[in-house]
Amino acid sequence: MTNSNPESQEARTVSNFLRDQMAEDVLAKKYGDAIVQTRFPPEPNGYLHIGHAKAICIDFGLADEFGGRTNLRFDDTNPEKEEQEYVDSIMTDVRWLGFKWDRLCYASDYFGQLYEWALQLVKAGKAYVDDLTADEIRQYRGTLTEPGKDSPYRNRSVEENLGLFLRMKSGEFPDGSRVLRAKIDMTSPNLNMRDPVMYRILHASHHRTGDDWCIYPMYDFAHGQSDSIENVTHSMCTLEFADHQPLYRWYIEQLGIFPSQQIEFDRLNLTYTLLSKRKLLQLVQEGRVSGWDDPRMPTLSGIRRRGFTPEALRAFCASIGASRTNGTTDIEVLEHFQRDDLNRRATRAMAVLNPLKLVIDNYPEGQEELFEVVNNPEDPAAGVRQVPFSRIVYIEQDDFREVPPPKYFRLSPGKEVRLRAAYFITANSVLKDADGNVVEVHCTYDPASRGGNSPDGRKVKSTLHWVSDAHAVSAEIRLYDKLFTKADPNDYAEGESFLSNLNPDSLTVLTGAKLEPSLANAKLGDRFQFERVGYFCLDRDSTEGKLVFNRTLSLKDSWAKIEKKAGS
RNA sequence: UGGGCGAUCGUCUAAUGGUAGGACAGUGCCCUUUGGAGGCACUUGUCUAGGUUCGAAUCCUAGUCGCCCAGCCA
Repeated sequence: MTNSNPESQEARTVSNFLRDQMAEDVLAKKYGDAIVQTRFPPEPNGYLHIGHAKAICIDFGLADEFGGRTNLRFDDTNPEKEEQEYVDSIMTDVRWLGFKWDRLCYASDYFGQLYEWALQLVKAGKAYVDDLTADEIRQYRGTLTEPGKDSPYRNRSVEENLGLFLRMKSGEFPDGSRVLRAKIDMTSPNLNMRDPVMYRILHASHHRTGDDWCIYPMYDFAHGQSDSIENVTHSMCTLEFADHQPLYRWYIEQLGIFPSQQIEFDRLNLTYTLLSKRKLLQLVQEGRVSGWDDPRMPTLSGIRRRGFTPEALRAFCASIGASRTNGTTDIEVLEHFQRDDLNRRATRAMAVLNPLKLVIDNYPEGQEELFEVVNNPEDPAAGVRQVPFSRIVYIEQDDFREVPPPKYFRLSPGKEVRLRAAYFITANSVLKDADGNVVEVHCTYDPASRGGNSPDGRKVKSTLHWVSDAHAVSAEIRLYDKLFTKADPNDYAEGESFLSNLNPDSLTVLTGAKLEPSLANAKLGDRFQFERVGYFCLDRDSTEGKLVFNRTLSLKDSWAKIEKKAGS
């Protein structure tokens, strides 16, 4: 159930086959008067990423639309990979995205019931204990094109199977020595039906059940039944599980339990983004990024630290919908929804990332003025603030060119521009260092243009942001770019790996930025638009004496586009 | 060479036998005290070949291409 967010635009929800199916089932009373019940079933073996956000929006969002409920269920049947740290982060991320689960469940809550059901199948002659090694099981399974062969242990008596399974459970056998398998069909064209393993022996401590068990159910023997136990009506999962659906149904039918329905949809893929838990883990473990919440990571914690908002993520997910087509969504779409959200909500401020000193020669020395600036032109309710001005201000190095290229509207010798909300100024001369770099620009201002107005109707082609030298606060600015240089990070040459597609310039740290004084009061979670530059948020690395801002996204920059075109 | 699933603008996604539409990206113009935002316009698509039908993206047949499956992972 979402906290539908009023200030987020009604994220045009696209029709999709999942919603259609649900509507049809509700109308046909497929489950009688029972409510729509869904679940979000992550395995706690890693951090959630943007791909999970799509699944979360589908699981929670759709149930909510039909007045149903959603459980958060940890699919924790493999104690060797799962940890409490991941459970905690997943709960944090789901809540942050704006969803509230009905019940908090764990597959491990059902270990007792699952064991009873395994016993039931053994007694019915539908399951048997196999002594084959893992290697032998693989050989007996056959291949994609050849049928498998029956295990020599397949026809053990019910009594023998019962005895053996009991002893498996009581810990008499070492890991890997035996498994419990369903007796289905070794010649099935669907490999999942070739006597799938139901239980394996694992003398491992489980993050919740400790050492209570030394046998653990496989995904296939746990997921459908867990859905059934929770009366899940629509069990949405990704496409790669489609081949498992016959088995999902087989267990439910053999056991005669609530018939949950599995429905598959396409996984999210994004350009320039890796969404594989294994590879993300590798990036973290090898120190290629600073951690799971590195702002360049596609994890929800990384995205959050970067400054992305749950509202934007939800709008993005609503817009991409769901289908059964494998595709790759342009990262631009995500960025569009984030800019759209931030444009409407972010407080504006002026910050100069790469300062260039601008001296206003005819402005009285020692004089100060306060100019009133709107906090957000998109939102009058955001009010205004006072920004101090004085004789020496900083402007962006990019905003001055001694020799302006064509179509360059910013400051250059002899040109007049507006300092936002302050005055019109005209550049006169420059000071250079020994290397010939411009280090100081001298200009004159027009007192009649106070407030940035043009009393005589005179136009300037450009408005620059600025920060008063005497009042500036310093900050570290972290500029993030794509983590990978290729749209498909997995497109690498022979003998290389996805690591060779890592973008060496994905992080640029600026230490000399000058900010308007109001930014000294920024709090964690505040979001700003640094005018003409981009969207920024305070990073948690900030300390009392040191501000650190993350760039969430740059603003769309049509000058950069002109420059690029001219250059190519 | 088995089985499952899929194929609609560059990308993602609608149209459920009846005008192929939207979003992102792109291009041009307008507007602008953010070269931001906004507005207007434009461009581009039903995998192929047959068939059914008054009418097909949709139904049928045959191809082609793509993804997934041979963990005691999920």
